[in-house]
Amino acid sequence: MSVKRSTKDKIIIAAERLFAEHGFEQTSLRQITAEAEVNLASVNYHFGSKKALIQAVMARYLRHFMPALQHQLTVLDNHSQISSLLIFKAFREPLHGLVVVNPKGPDIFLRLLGFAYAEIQGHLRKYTQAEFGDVLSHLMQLLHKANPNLSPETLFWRLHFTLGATVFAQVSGKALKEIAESDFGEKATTETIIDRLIPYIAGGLDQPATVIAESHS
Amino acid sequence: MSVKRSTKDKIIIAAERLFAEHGFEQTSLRQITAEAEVNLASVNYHFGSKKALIQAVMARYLRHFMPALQHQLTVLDNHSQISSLLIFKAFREPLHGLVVVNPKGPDIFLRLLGFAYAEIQGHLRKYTQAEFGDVLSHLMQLLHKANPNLSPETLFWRLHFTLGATVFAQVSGKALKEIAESDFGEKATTETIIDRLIPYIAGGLDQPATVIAESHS
DNA sequence: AATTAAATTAAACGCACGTTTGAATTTAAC
DNA sequence: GTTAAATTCAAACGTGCGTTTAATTTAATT
Repeated sequence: MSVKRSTKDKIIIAAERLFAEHGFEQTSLRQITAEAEVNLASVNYHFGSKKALIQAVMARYLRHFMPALQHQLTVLDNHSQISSLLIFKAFREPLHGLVVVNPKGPDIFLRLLGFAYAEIQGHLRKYTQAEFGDVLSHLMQLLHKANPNLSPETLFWRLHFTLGATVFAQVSGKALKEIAESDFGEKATTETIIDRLIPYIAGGLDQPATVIAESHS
Repeated sequence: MSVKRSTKDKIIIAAERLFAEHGFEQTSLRQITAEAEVNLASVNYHFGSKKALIQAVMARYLRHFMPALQHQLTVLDNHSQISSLLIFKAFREPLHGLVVVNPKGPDIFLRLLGFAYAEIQGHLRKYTQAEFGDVLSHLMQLLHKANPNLSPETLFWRLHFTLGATVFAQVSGKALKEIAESDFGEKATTETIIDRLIPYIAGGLDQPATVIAESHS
């Protein structure tokens, strides 16, 4: 029943699995083409370079995720009562929607994002910023509406702390899941981690502004 | 006035600067020995391997930091009223104390830690866990005392979210500092970022436990 | 001063990587 | 059925890496 896949598709599928498991730099084209059962040179033939392959893998998810998130944020525009919790919860639907790309799409996408940020691959960061910067500023604006008492600087930093907690949880996710299961018998999945994460980041973001820079000792 | 440094010291000093700037894997022994103005082979002669050099660089900071942190946590044991905020504030003194190793010690140490976790270098993680695991469980125990209402699982996850936010803030720190300065005219330093971070992570940690795993749409 | 140990050096080794080449093969167009 | 384009393939290229070797220089010991 399964249709014969094109070489290009076989490469994309193998690449996203290996990238999500080991990261971009740690995954070689030789591993990818071996898993995909295609010739080594076909990556450069079909994509031009490894860089371009990475972007193609990311783009397949971003194409679905970003418009869906944009839509959710627009829905929130009409809410009179807004909170950080609501804003972060708005991420769940677009994330879960990635199952149409791949049953494990939400997992894979978050891990890919994590590696994309962890490895300082400048070209990728520039790509996402250029392509989807308007969604991010929309998010920033909503967070400001939810916390009008916080200064833009405070919001800026807290948003990046949030990003860090999220990204890190996903990259370390596999190891942490194993620890959690052996220590607590808790079978954690990507989505239950997200459910744990959302109150945490919302709580951090909603903290009252504090006086900073006290002196030491 | 400056004393003639040994080859071993020259390597350590060059290595920690380059590791902190670009990460462990991204820094080659050739870069290190070029900056240190020593022969390439001297790394393997004095340290045995690159792995061992990385551990030596980390150990120089951990030797100072961990006992100082242990001391701060012991002080907190005698507090009747405890909070996550207090616990996280206890990190500031030991961190600042790293100036005795290097004037930029606090900066460098946090960035090194960040890369150590970002790059999944298993041997380093195992090393720190084996060497300083007791400090970590002490920390966990205090956090439980500060939040007796939270389950160990919740505490576990939130502590790792905290780690993620901290680590990420440091690794991305350089880029974020530049953005913050150009956007807000804010001259951020490692210590002001820490001051911003502490209320955030304490706020996330102190959130009330919530029901998880609602269904989607 | 002679001997031994420690440290430094230039050079090379073996390996894995992304990429390129050019011929062989398959697919599609006419 | 022939031709032309697209694709696949095995092989090699050039580069940078961590590490090792063996000779030489420096320092310490007797």
